[in-house]
Amino acid sequence: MAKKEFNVERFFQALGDNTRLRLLNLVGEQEICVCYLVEILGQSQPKISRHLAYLRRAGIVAARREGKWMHYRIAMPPDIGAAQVLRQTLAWMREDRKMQADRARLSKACSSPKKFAALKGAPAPMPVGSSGGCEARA
Amino acid sequence: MAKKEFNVERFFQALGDNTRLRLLNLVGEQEICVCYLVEILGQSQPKISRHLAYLRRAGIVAARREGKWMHYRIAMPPDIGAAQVLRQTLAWMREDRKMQADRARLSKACSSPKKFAALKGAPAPMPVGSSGGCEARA
DNA sequence: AGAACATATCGCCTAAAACGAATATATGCG
DNA sequence: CGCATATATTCGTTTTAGGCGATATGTTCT
Repeated sequence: MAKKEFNVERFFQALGDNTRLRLLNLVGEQEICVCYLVEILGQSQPKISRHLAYLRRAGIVAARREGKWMHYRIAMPPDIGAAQVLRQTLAWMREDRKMQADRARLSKACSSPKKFAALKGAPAPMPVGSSGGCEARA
Repeated sequence: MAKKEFNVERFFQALGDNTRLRLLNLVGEQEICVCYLVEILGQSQPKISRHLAYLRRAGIVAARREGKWMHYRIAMPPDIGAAQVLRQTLAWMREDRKMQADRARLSKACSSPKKFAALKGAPAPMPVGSSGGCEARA
């Protein structure tokens, strides 16, 4: 039952996959519902879920259930060095073309949900700890 | 023949192995001969060599031949984000207990080579670009 | 309870990683 | 040249990752 202590190898391995980096990039500063991630990345739900589980096991994201929806957010590792590396990595992703494109698509999905049938009743992403929603600065 | 462009996945995967992190930690600011790495980590030469090759392919270290010895050093990736993450990671390793112990053993090997038969004629590590050798501040 | 939905997990399969042992390559020496 | 040294690569094997489709779990609605 004991909570595993932080594992450096697992941490870096978690970052060593493009789908997972894209997920982290999309989660960003917000708490976001799985269905958005599936929709924006256009990949199968089980695949997204498996990668989220991987990130969870690595201690990089945390999940919260709300009704039938699961919300994911970045979880800064307790290890201060890891946290620094993670922050740096997120900043790096913010500069990347393709990552920017992903975030732009997320913004669009938030502002015009009509185009995304799959997101009918889904709760919009919202900045962690706040009450507003769906960052528009992609 | 074209040199591969920088690969983010490969970069993080390269960091996702404890032996490779220990190697990076030992290489640190210096240019260091493989035989030291083998001796300090106490692992088989082929294993060390394979991991160094992995780091080379990931663009994280570079090698230089000098006679029969190969000297490895950190190679900052051309990608600025990767370079930042790498620097941060090295700083992180510097704070780690076990990594400090590795460096301490390297220092000892440098100052009293008599205890390390395997390093008889081997060239000592030296700070990149300089002429002195074998950092003593472990 | 049963249907509908969101998400997670399981099998099965292929590919890649990692290890030890053996072998290959490169350099230097007598 | 022939041997020793330093390092790299290959082989065979076991472990692990990652994809896919199917299925299981948890939640809400009726």
